[in-house]
Amino acid sequence: MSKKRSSIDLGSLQGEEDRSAGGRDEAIYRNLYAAIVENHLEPGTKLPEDTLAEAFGVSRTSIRKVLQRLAYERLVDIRLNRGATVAQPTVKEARDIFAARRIVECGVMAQAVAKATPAGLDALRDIVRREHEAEARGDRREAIYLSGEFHVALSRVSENEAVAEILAGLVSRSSLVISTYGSSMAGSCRHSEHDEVLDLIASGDAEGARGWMERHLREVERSVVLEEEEPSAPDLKKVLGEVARRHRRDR
Amino acid sequence: MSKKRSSIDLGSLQGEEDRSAGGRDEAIYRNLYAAIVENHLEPGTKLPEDTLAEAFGVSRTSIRKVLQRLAYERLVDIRLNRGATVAQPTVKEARDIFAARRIVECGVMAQAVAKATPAGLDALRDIVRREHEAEARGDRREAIYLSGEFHVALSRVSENEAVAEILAGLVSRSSLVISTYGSSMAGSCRHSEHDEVLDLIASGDAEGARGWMERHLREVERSVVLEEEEPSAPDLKKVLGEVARRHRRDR
DNA sequence: TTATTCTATTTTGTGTACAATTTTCCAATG
DNA sequence: CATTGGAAAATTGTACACAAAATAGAATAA
Repeated sequence: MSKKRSSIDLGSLQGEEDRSAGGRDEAIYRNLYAAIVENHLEPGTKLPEDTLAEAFGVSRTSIRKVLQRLAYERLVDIRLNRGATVAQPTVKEARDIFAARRIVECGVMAQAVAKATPAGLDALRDIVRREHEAEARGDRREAIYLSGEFHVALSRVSENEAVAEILAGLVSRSSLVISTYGSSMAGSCRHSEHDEVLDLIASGDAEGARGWMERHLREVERSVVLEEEEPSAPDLKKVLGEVARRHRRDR
Repeated sequence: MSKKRSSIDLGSLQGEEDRSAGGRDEAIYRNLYAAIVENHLEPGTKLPEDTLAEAFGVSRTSIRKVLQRLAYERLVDIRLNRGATVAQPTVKEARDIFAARRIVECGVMAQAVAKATPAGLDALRDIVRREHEAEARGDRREAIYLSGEFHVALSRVSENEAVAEILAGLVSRSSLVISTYGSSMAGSCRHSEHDEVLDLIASGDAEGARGWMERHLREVERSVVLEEEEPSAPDLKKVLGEVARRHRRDR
């Protein structure tokens, strides 16, 4: 369980021609973002600037910018003079994130029901369909990704950009939580009845949709965060060191 | 009304010795953040890197980092190769921000009531007291600032860091909205009955507190965003078309 | 062997230089 | 006189260099 978290390697991150307008960083950001959120980079993994700069073929300047942004989004952790690592949400953070999602996603339901259109709901059903396909073929990663996409897309039908951005941030952090605490089979394993809420919305049942979302999010949280942190490995040495020092002094 | 928005000047931003631990940027960030949120820098003001670098006595490197962060928080707007300006929220953005605040602040009330302690409520009452003092002495800026502080502090009693951060972001953007659209007397002019919600919380009336917050935020929004955008420049052609038509008819 | 200190290496923080792009200004032109 | 064109200036984007800090490793002492 206590795998050695060495630096990254992936040479496969290279791709992505510089897109027409603007930011060459943007492509790098997207790559790193995806790598973190899709759990290609384990939480705790060091992200040295030099390594990334070389991997993406740019200077450290651009990498720093990307890392700063990811740090603002709480997907990486930057400590002074110690560089960046893939963030490891604590249990408290995980609970806060899910509580925040309940507030935002339930709160947005009224507007979502009010603004929902048949075309918009069809787009959502399409996401659910792809989600089922991914599950059927056992592609867990894609299923988790699409599950997140569904929640964000659902929030977007309320046509409130501010809320959609907030939720996108919370969902990406949720992915990190799942990476950190989710057991291999849990996470999305039986909670993908996303169809149900679409039916509730289509029938105009705002209160029902809100209730569904509340239960759904509690269920997801329960299936993921159950295990409390084990402050075992990192502190063991320190504890033993303390004991030894005291022993030496006291003997 | 259409003031020329030239660059900034303030030499007074210099201060703030580098604090003990970490980031020399942090002080610069705080200064700029305060300058924007407290409306010392009008929305739309250009923020050239060289000027800021000189003003704060650092190189552009540090300034860029700070500007990136403020851009992420939507307080400044960075366009490719065009530099940064103080953000100018659109009317749509303003409405979205207030709608988001209603969702978050109302949604957080249940937990706030559940976790409220006498000591915590006293701290909030202290903010309200200072708020009243500022109003009494006519210090509008301080009153607006403290009003925002109150909302953020209130959200903090729920002990959910994720929510508190989200709300802090929304509140700072609200300040920008007030700077952009608020008439000189509106904004905080008679809505500072923040005591009321504290009484509701103290009495354990979660639903009452939620309802109060809903009404309060609608009232604040109504008093600020009333005036629709004047699409002056971009629609110049359309305006000229109107003028030409009238001219042709009137000659 | 185990723990500690000192040194070498690695990694980050920050300033500077140069290239690329935008903006400004002025002259030429219709 | 307004408009277009283009050169000059200003401003941003990116790479690189050097200083400061942390980490790793080896030698030493217990």
